[in-house]
Amino acid sequence: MTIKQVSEKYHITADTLRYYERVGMIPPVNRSPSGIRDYDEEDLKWVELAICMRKAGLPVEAMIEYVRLCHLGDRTIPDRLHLLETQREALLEQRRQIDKTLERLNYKVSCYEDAVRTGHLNWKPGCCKR
Amino acid sequence: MTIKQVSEKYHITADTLRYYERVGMIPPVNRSPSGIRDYDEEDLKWVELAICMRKAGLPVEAMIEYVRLCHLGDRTIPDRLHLLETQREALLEQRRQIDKTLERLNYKVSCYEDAVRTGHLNWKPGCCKR
DNA sequence: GCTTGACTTGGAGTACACTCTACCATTTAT
DNA sequence: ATAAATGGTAGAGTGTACTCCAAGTCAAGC
Repeated sequence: MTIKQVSEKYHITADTLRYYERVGMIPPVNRSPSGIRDYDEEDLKWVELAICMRKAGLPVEAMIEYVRLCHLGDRTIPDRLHLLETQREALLEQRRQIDKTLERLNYKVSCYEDAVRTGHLNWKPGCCKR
Repeated sequence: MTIKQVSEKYHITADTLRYYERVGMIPPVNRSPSGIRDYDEEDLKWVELAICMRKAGLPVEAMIEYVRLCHLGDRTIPDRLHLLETQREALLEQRRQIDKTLERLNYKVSCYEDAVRTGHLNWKPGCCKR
């Protein structure tokens, strides 16, 4: 699969795919004899993983480290487990924060919905009013 | 309340507080006659809101626009509602992505937990293996 | 055989959100 | 009264994650 096809499949630019490989966020991709990238199934799995992690906001650095540890073989399994658990904690924390903000946003939206009907904002008493 | 007290209260640097004010992410803060910031209740509410939004990953730009609209008075209420709904959608989408990634991470962690016990990785058949 | 479009690398540039520095004024503690 | 701490502004610098550009190579269609 060419870089163009991969970029279309995952809605990501070819530049970003090359960047991910260059920094080590995915292992080196298969090449044709003339040096042109030819992504195989394995490469695509890595690309998919990288995109998934990045979309959730996990740092590029973490993926680089994970790929590095995978390359070092089975003796790095405990380290990889630790890395994955750390990243999971970070995501859980991030989700807690998002939920807090969503609660706030929901409250504000409901106040503003009232306001567009009545013509003026009317924060319920004792609320934060912002 | 001085900038130092506010920074300690919210675990944020004084630099960041000045930055938020400078770019308009919070309205201008109360000042003493000599020009030193003296945050009142209202200012603190804005700071709190700004921190909440940023922690969830919402863009600074969105807060700036919200503050700008608030300053323009009640006729911007529909615009503010629209802005808040847009940001809420963004957060819901972000949470969906986090949940997807958490599922993946949970699966991987369980495989790695098995691996540290058995000494080798054993991906369940048909899974993504990355 | 030649044009056209896609691919390569290396390196520079950009966007975002801070973060730090220099330098001067003010406030607080001794 | 003075030293130390805190505050102020303007502007430069940083880290992260891309994103773009130049200059050259490669592959497919006419």
